Amino acid sequence: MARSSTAAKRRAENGAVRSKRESILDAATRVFLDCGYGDASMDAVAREAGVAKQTIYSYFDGKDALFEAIVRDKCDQLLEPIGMPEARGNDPEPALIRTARRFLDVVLAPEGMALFRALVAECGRFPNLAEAFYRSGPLLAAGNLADYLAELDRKEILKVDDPLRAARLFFALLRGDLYIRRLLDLDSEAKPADVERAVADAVRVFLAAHARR
Amino acid sequence: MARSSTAAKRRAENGAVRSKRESILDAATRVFLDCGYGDASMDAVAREAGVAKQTIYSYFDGKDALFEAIVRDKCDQLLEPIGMPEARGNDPEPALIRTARRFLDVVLAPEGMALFRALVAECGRFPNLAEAFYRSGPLLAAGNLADYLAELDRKEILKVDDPLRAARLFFALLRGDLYIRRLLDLDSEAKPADVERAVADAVRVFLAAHARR
DNA sequence: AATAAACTAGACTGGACCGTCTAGTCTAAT
DNA sequence: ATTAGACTAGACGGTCCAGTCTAGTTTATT
Repeated sequence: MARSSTAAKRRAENGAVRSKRESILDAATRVFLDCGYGDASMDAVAREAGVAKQTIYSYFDGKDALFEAIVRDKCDQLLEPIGMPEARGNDPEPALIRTARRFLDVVLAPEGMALFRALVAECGRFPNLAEAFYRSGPLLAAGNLADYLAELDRKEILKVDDPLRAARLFFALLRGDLYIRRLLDLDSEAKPADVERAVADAVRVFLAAHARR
Repeated sequence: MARSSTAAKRRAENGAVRSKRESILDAATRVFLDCGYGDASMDAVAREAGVAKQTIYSYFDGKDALFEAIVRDKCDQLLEPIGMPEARGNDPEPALIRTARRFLDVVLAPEGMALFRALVAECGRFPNLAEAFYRSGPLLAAGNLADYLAELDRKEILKVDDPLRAARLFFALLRGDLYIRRLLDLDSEAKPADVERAVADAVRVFLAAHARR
């Protein structure tokens, strides 16, 4: 089993070849997220990757499959840091602020934005990709926060009747004006000060709405 | 001046010809919003409008200009109903509910969604369109609501330190899970019950955050 | 050294599509 | 009836691109 003459198995045990596959993925990510699916050309990906076009087709079934691969890749990679809020102590504010900041850092960053724009643009052509993104992004993040909010409610620190709905409202608060302007590419980057203000506003409103009293 | 031999002037005073221009715009709206800019073809627009392709080019300079025309049209048409909240009495809740409902009705409707998706997809190619949309949509709506909130603050009904920021947060609250799912086309239509719940949640949280006490 | 597989560079096919052009038809004003 | 301009149907040139194919080169294994 250690030795084998098939290309597929050798490819699997050969680091150099995998790095070729990865350089294709990297180049494709750049090209697709820069130009969008429609305006990205396979020739451009090949050029960018420093690889012959045929090589791309030996690793991926076609343009669709390559797009799917890079989107799923970036989903895992980008959305992973939006994890569980690490709660320390009884004051929920710092944990919420950290959660909000991590969320906006990912979502407003050029790569996160480009990914989301591509998904919105192509959700008709790739409905399964949109679904996968939703599950590993918004749904997961809201679920994690909901668990934390439920705990805060049990400890009678906050009043949260419906943790999942509350968590979704928290993230909704973060998709404010800054978010819309970035989505429409009216600002090329979000200023840290604006991000901090968005975080502070969202946390303030959220805590006011769920204060125990 | 009433009579004239130039085509342009006759076109202006001739209802039949204007209806031809409008049928082109209608068809183009359907095709562009269905397929997106890239996948929409001028032949498809011509077919849909029941018009020769050349006729389109006699009314519009090209594909770009036609797209711009239909986007600006739909912006004016869709965003107009998101006007000033008509306040009656001293209780802000009904006015906020009406404002929220009108906003979501427009934004979640198939046409509003398709327009926004097209803008997000093409904001790189048509930055001026994205800007125009932002001004006549989110910016205007937030400005109108901000005026109303400032008034509520003056009357000491609510506590609103920064009306514009508060208004933006209000609309942000409305762009919740429902909005994301519609944006990614995971739901083909928003159920009225879900819309009502989103409205109620947003208004409840907003009022809790700005209660006078 | 021999051999097989991976890879490269680039030509090529087939198709889509924008914008133009041609030739002919319809409409309405003179 | 004549004439000018609007319109139609469809062909056409030019461009771009996905995916395939060919011929030759590199790489690594035996």
